[in-house]
Amino acid sequence: MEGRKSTKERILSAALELFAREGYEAVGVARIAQAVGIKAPSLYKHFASKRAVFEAILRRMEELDAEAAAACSLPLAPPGADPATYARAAVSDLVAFAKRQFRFWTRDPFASAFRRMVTVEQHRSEEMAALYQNCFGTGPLDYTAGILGSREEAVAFYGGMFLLYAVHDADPASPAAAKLLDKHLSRWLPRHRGR
Amino acid sequence: MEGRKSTKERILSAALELFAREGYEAVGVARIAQAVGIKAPSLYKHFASKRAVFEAILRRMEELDAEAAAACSLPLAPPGADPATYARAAVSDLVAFAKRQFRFWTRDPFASAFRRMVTVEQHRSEEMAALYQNCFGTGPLDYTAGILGSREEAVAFYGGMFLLYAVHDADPASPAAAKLLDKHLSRWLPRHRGR
DNA sequence: ATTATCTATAGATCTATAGATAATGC
DNA sequence: ATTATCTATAGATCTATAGATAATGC
Repeated sequence: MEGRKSTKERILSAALELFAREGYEAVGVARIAQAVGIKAPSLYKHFASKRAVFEAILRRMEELDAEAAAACSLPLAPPGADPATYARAAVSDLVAFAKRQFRFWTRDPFASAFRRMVTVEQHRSEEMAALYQNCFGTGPLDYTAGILGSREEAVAFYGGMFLLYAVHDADPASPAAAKLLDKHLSRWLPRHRGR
Repeated sequence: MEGRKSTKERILSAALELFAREGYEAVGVARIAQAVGIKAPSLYKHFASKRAVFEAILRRMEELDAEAAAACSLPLAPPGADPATYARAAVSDLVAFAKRQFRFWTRDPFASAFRRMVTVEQHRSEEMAALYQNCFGTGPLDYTAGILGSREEAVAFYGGMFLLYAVHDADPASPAAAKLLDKHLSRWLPRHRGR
């Protein structure tokens, strides 16, 4: 009774992957249990209800995101820094940050499945709509607009990235989306000439 | 026994709106019937099964899209046209086409709900994944790349538009997304200077 | 006569619990 | 002694059908 991951962990992962594909309501606890290799009633020794599994996924993602943010996040301008110099540096940093974010939300198995789950659950409740926007919609758009100093610039910058999440999901094994993202982001690097 | 729309039409609209919010599997026929103002068994006089309602929605969207395409579509370069002149004209046409498409997929009630439904159903089957990509992912991206003559340019152009669908859905009554789209697309108009 | 609706319900499936059994930790 | 699993099953819900009743069209 111990693979590399505990049964509780395996329930979380299996449920998340199924919720991402089919949506929370469409997945029965029997399907989750089967994916883990147990019977449905055994699942209730680890979680009080199907809903509790969903909520544990949300809490787990919050933790994972906090870790990723601590390692990855882009600091704001230090008080007193030269604005012009900092703005140029900040855009280079933004490009690097965007690449890390894309990698995280496409390659980390939990984050990738979570992104797809929130995408398919976004219209089910106000809470999911807000989470979707904060993580993948107006959240990153506004953040990018703040650094680029222009909402229109941010639409082009983050819009391309947002589209490439969808392109990636059409064929997750292909590196095409990640390569296209690199080319897209290069347009905002200082060395880039013309359009 | 006739409002403005037939009961069959009202079942299609009600089902589509519910499927868009909650996903096909999560919606029971009793919910659809209730939205229409009939009891669940009466629905089976109009459709053979719940699945048949879904399939009628797909066929209806195909018809609506064919109509919209006939009225809206962007013709390809006429054989023998001057390439440079045509390319400039084509980009202006593309901007106007993009605005009409955005309007269609956000303001037409059937098209808007269909877009949200396909978004939440995209990972349920190969068929839905292909439909989603053709309508909103690689389909428009490749089409745009063909006209702009550059895949990277297309990522920025269509990416912004694709993101603004999501921004629109966060607050469908607000004109903010449509206004931001106009500004975004203006960057590709010939009169536009610099970046 | 046909069509649309209803109530009643069959049969499947889904969440969750009860209680038995096997495995693990002191 | 506690924990994780199982089988069996209660109770709710879901799709779909049967058969009765009311409304519509000839």
